[in-house]
Amino acid sequence: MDELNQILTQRRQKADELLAMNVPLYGNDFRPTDHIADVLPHGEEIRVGEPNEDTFTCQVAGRIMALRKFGKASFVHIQDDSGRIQVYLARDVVGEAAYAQFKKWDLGDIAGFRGKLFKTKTGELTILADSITLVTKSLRPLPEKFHGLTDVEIRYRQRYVDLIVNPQVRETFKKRVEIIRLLREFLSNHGFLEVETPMMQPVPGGATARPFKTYHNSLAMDLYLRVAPELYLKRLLVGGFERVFEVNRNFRNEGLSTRHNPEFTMLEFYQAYATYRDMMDLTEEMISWLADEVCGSMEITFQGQTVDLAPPWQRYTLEESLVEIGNIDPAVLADPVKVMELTRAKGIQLAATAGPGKAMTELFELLVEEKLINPTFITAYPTEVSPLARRNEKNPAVTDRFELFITGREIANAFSELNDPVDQRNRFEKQIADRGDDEEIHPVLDEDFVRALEYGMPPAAGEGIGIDRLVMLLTDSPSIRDVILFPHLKPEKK
RNA sequence: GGGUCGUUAACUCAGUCGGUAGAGUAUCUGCCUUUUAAGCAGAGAGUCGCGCGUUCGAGUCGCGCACGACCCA
Repeated sequence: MDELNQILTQRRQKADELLAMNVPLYGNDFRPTDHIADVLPHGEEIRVGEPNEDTFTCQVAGRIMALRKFGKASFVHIQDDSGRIQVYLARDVVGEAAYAQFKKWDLGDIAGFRGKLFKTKTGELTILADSITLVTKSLRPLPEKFHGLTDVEIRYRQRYVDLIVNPQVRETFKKRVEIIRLLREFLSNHGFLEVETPMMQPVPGGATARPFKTYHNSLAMDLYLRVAPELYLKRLLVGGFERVFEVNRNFRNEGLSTRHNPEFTMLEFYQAYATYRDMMDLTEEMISWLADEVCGSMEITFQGQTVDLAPPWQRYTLEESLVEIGNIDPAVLADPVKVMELTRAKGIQLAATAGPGKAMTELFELLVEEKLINPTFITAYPTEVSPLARRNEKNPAVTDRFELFITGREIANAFSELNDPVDQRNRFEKQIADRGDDEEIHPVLDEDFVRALEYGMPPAAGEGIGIDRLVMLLTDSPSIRDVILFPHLKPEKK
């Protein structure tokens, strides 16, 4: 327990004094009949002055966010889930006993009020309280009223305090909920079925990432938290579901940054008899519609930059983007040896197993990615870096795949799915051979997935969208921690 | 993993050359029935992130550690 400092001690004393006055500290009898946001419209017709018999009476509950006590009257601002309103308490109206009780209330207490609306002489809509009820006593002080809470460590560790005092944080998370709801609505309206697949997987797959490992006691087996749902969703295509999606958590045992949290939310959707080109069209339609619904416009601002999400979006192959935006000589790109040389000349270190395809994606990350502010599809990724994607029929060195970039960040990754079980097995085996020295990634071939493909998976396209990054974009949030309610931090020291 | 910066009252922050720890808000007491960053008068409140060192003396200088932020890999 905390050492009780002066403020905490005083609050507990006041709580004891209220108990001595027979005031319950944590009663559950008060029933608000109105939300503050629903009360506010009733004020439009009210003129400055005292209420009369016909004036609207309301009953609200909320947390006391501002408190201005006079001798025999007080002003209070309360906040509920919907908004904030001022309440006026006069001793002559609520009575001596209630006012004496009120004097023991603090900033941060939750209280209920009943009364008629009126407007003060400064014109602020106010509830003239005729009945007051302490609902929940608060034993800890709220942060300072003017500067608020800015210490990011406390904001993330004690998000509940952040949510109480920073209204824009509440708005961000309401938007997040709305974004996910709208994505579900969009996909559902397009015939996609929402499914749930294992988060604990015996063989982690679907992405190149270090998994978290856990252990099942009864089964006496290792399990891994999924890094992607991909291989299970494709099993469902084999099973005959033609359009499926899942929006849920993935886990990657890697570093933390303003763009990476160990657990993050991913939307993946798969459509049979479609190609990555269909996915581009669908993505354009979905995200531009989403922005319009959530932000009221397809033109949004992110960290001072204007981003235009109105379709159609720019489309480049990876090589085109390196030439057009990265200013690389096309003759260099045509020669694998020169590509490798250029990459090393740029100071990029390549693994021994890396080929020109890997080199080109490294060059892209260095020279192009951050320049893609407006939405841009990059297509034709090398087969070398796309173990699950279908090869292009005309050029088997590249795949029918795209990544979507907005504000210099990867937002989506999609491809026409590989459904040739023999090719799939070969690519898995190559991938495992290349990574054999990295025990942490624990490469194991998912035999059951290959077996599923052997039954025959219809040609399909699939896509993953990082929901946290999408929410960052649409809420103008610079850090992923601003869009995750409880981001991971190192443990608080004792 | 590396670099830079930060950590002082519940919150937001000052703290000079190394010499008794400061302000505003919040809290407490008194006055105050239309305030809104209410006001006036007074008061209390600190393991200066943790540890070691240098020094007569460390919030301040040095080293190490913890946590956080930003940048880099």
